[in-house]
Amino acid sequence: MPELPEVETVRAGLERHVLGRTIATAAVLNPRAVRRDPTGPAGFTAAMTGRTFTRAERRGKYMWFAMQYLPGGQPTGMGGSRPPSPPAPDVGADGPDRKNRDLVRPASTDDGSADECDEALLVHLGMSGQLLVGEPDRPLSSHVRARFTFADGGDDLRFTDQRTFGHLMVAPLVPAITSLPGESDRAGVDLVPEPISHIAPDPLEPAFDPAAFAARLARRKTGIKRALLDQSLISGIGNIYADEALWRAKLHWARPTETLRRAEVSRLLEAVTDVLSEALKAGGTSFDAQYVNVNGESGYFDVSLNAYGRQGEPCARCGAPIRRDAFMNRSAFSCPRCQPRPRNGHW
DNA sequence: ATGAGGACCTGCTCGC
DNA sequence: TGCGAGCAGGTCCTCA
Repeated sequence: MPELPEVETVRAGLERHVLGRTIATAAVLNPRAVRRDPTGPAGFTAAMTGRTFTRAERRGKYMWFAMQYLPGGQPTGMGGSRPPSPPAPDVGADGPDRKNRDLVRPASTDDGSADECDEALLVHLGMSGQLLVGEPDRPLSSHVRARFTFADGGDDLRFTDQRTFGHLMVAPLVPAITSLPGESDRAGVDLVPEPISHIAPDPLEPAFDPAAFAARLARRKTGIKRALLDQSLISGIGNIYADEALWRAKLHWARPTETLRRAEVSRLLEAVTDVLSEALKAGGTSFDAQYVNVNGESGYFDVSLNAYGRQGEPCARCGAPIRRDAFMNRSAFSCPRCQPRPRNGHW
């Protein structure tokens, strides 16, 4: 299933394939795909039609594509089978060029003022979601939940999702709220979709603040794995990478957060970053130019897993058989020797 | 406010 | 062979 590395691979692929292109038609084939969009399928398709993708961004497992109405952005039937290389405006690494802001659909605020109202297509792939780019007339698989065609007549974009945990929505962009009072606010400057403004930066983005993470972690009263899975504390980590990071850091998954020493938090953070980086490296190598693939089965399995799913197999470090514990109606895999349980309540 | 647990969904695997 | 139970996963919602 798509996790942060796979999502980043998809984001990067779509950045190349859809930026600068204008939506001609949008179709929702399964309403569940847009269940989080307050305007429903009709509102969603209406909001997408005629818009041009201007940026492709990601935080944790969410990605979003900023959209604008550009003048002359809605011609149809141009007949070109392939878009020219996208102009890709506003894709600066930082300090995005906002000169086109005034072209955005004017917001109808109460006092009538023309508020800025950037919006984005927000995407979560869930367990089985994929965003595929390809020939518009290729067969429509039964799992396609939404489809977008472009005004240039080139490749279309399809959201497929077998298990329908993923979703799409159009959402306004707002300043991210990622800091608490007294913490560094350097993470709070980015524009993020409003529904995910509460989500913390992921460890691979510049806005991530290790000190702020450590401080917030210390205030939690829960197990470390549960904390790692809490997207409002640190984003982008799922069950698989949580187990892998804890194995690397030699920490038991149930370790109470308030008992973690400073050095252990650093070790854990380093393990998390390493695991995600390595997985990204492995997952980012395999998609071709025509087909933005997020096939989960070929994604993270390329990464060498030391704990997750290896129940009974010898630990790569010490040889003890990896154990599986029930955790949140799921599993937690760990090495009983490298990641010992507490003795007499002492960690 | 905060933590814990269930619901959501569907394809696959397992056991009877 | 057929069928049901169990499992997997992330996020949102509800309850304590």
